[in-house]
Amino acid sequence: MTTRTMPAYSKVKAFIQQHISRGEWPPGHPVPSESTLMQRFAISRMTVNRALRELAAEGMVTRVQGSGTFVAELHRISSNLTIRDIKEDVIERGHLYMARVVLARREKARKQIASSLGLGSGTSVFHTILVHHENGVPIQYEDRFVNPAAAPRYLDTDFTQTTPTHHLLAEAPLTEASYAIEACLPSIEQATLLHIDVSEACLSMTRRTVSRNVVASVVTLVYPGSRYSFLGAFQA
Amino acid sequence: MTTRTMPAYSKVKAFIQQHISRGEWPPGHPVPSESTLMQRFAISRMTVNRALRELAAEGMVTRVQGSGTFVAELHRISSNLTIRDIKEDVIERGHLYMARVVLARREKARKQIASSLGLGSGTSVFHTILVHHENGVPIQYEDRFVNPAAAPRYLDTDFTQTTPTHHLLAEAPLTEASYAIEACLPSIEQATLLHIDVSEACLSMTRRTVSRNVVASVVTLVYPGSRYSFLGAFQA
DNA sequence: ACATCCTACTTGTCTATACAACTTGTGTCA
DNA sequence: TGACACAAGTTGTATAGACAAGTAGGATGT
Repeated sequence: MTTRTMPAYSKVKAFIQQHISRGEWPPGHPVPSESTLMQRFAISRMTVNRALRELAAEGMVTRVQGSGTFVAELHRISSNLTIRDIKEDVIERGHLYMARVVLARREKARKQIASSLGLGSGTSVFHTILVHHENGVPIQYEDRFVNPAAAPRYLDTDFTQTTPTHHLLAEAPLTEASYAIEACLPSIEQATLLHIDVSEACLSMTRRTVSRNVVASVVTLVYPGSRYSFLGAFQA
Repeated sequence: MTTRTMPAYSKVKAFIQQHISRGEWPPGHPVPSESTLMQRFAISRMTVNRALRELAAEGMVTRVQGSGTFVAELHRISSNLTIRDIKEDVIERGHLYMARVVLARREKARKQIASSLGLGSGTSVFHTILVHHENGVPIQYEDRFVNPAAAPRYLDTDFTQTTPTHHLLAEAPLTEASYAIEACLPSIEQATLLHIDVSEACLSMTRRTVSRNVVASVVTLVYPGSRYSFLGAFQA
């Protein structure tokens, strides 16, 4: 172990995490109190407090004022489901990126879209449809509606160069987002653009992003099931 | 704002987050130093330090010793993709949970499964197949292989009462996990058990969990596309 | 021009103490 | 028996001070 230069709060964290990961302290089991750890490690309470506070923030333990600290029931997983730019993704893999712009215009929002964006029905919004390619193979169909109030210069972007995600991240700082991942069969248009059969299962992610208390964008991403999967990993 | 009883460190965090989320401080912009904030809020350095340290842990800012604190380049989103127990999920929604055990036995691992579990080919492993129901409707097909070394009493469980997830979380503390989410069409067996058509798109999640440096379990979950979606939200 | 040193400023860690707020069990009183 | 008060233990927050460690820029000397 690298205990040589490890700070004290870090040693306490490691000590507790070891007991948990070895199964010696099962979920619900009490963790020694701050004063106990204080004496055991011969350090001040503030230092112990920091260790336990960080473990609580990481979801390893639960703290109850007046009662004590306990091993968390379910180890939370903070899978960094980052909102990534697909262009960067592709380039990181060392592959060739290309985007095809199917549609990019201003249009009157249908009722459902308008309400998703928190706007009145019939308001003018930006609508883009792109297909993203990796090494010439279509991998993502992107159907996006953007609130002009959040990103007024959206349509000035050359979408073959700058992805909508990139423009929006720079223009409208992200404060909140929600998503839904579903399985579906593609529409005929989608199947054609993605070069797949209409009977091939697809992953679909619908995402709503909020910036400065305003819904900035609602997007539906469709991935061919045979060419894409969401991967992730977490470590406790 | 609920500034009335809000602790000091929390006020500092809110102050900084506001500037960021309103776009006044773009990514890379310097955040006031600890001593500046100390004076501005008339609080001690340790309190300011806590605020900035927490913001750094949350991915909002980047801190460089000797240099300063800066608004983070990419606002990380940590969607808490928790490993949840489906039974608790269903009960939380106030619905009736039921599990059907299709298979629960010890068997020799096929080559691919064995290597996923980090075992030699032909080793004896536990294999269970369940179908989870919500209000009598099948919502999840679970095909799981368990490493006997990680959870020796796995097969003693009554799976109509205790879910595999629950048993494993208690028995083999989770230290690491990875997953892949894909879209697929169900096999005939899966379609039959889930009461869906073989042409209905399904979500499939394959997950490998590691406990105490040993692969504990490899599971494939199949959800009918029409009845399930992964939902999530993140807040910066 | 270049390398070096030094200084001011920044963050990282830690201490000893204090008070507030909450929980839990115990004992007292009606 | 039940309601209530109290005390001990726990976590939550905050302070003032200290030293360590890293960075950046300016001054200095060659």
